[in-house]
Amino acid sequence: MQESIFKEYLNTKSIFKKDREVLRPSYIPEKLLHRDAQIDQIASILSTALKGERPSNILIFGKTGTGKTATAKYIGKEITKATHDLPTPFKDIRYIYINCEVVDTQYGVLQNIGNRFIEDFDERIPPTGWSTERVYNILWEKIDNSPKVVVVVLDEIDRFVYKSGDDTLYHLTKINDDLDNAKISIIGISNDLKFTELLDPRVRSRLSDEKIVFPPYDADQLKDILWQRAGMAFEDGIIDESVISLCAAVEAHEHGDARRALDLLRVAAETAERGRDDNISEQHVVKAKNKIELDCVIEAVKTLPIQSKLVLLGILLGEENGNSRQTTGDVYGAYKELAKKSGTSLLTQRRVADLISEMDMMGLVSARVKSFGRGGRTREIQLSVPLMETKRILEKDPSLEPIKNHKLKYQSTLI
DNA sequence: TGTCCACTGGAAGGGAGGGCTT
DNA sequence: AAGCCCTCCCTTCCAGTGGACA
Repeated sequence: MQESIFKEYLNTKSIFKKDREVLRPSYIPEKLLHRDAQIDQIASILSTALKGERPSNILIFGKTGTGKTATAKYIGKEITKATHDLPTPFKDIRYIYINCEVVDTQYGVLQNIGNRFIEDFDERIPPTGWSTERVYNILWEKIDNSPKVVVVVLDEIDRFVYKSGDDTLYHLTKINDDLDNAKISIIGISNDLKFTELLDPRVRSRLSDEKIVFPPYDADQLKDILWQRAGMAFEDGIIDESVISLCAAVEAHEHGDARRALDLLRVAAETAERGRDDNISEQHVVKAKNKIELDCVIEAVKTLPIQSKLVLLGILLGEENGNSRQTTGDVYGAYKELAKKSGTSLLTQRRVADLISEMDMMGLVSARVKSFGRGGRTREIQLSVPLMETKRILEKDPSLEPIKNHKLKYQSTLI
């Protein structure tokens, strides 16, 4: 009988204890390190809910990986635990977490909240089709049918506001005026302090009753966090302090981002495991760092829509032609050539300029607005990802088959 | 100092697509 | 089937702009 192709991997000793999930950023540990002050602050604000009163709305600010989401989820767990011991009239506290990166439309947010109060599957609000007003009315009716306090956490609320405006927030912050039994309070989480400028002044003042800032972790704090998780994830002696320190130092230096530090540690461990090494070394961390960076690029490029891929390929071929600083006009010229040859519909320059901005935001290209005096004002665009690897990924897309190995005829006006 | 270039970036609106209601 | 509603992707239009140049 043929041996399983997985056999040799099944027999190797794992450097992980049974559960490697503890190294995922989504894992919420029993104790969150270095966030006591913030947790206390939020808990003291939310404690009013346990008395059946409406807590103040809260806005939480902090860069990515500073523990905002983890803290919000942790608080959710704790508050649910606390309600078990409460007398009946105060028992009904609903803590609803919504990630606005996933649910980013007015309709979506209202539908999501509403469906938490509808048990019968057939009565649920459909993902599309109803007017927003109708969704709002159902939501309002279902929430208000018994006394309760509802805490709605809107994670990445800035994305939601940028994309869909502040109408929903206006309604949600105002809904308490219409409710007889229930009370709603909102916790907004954002990594962007500026988004409140977009809000209607009434919404802004209602929403930011309380503001809490999450500072980035420093190297020592990251080290503590990594040690905590490493202790849960690995057998003794697999990892030593210098490796943890390196992971912490690398990320503290760049962003103070715990999520990335944990990813780095996990990938380093997986690299060691795949290499059948008995422990995790500093070299594994270096390898992991490179792998994570490349994986991010590959994933981002692969999932780009076809038109963006053409624009990116245009920039890439322009650079291959020796034009390392291209203008929007250059890129559009190259794009037109590629779109025609590949048989794709042709977008306007205005739209292509937006696609370039999107790729700038994603970090695939860097685009700075620069004035060339009489030469006009435009963006200067450069590729920020490795040229050859990116080209290879783009060429794998079957719809770009007709322009594989294409040599650009378009010449920049500046050369 | 005013002109002028090549856009930028905001706004409005159209149309396709998905889905519900009557 | 016709009529709605919402979202997404895109076009069209246009005022605004930084800075080299005459």
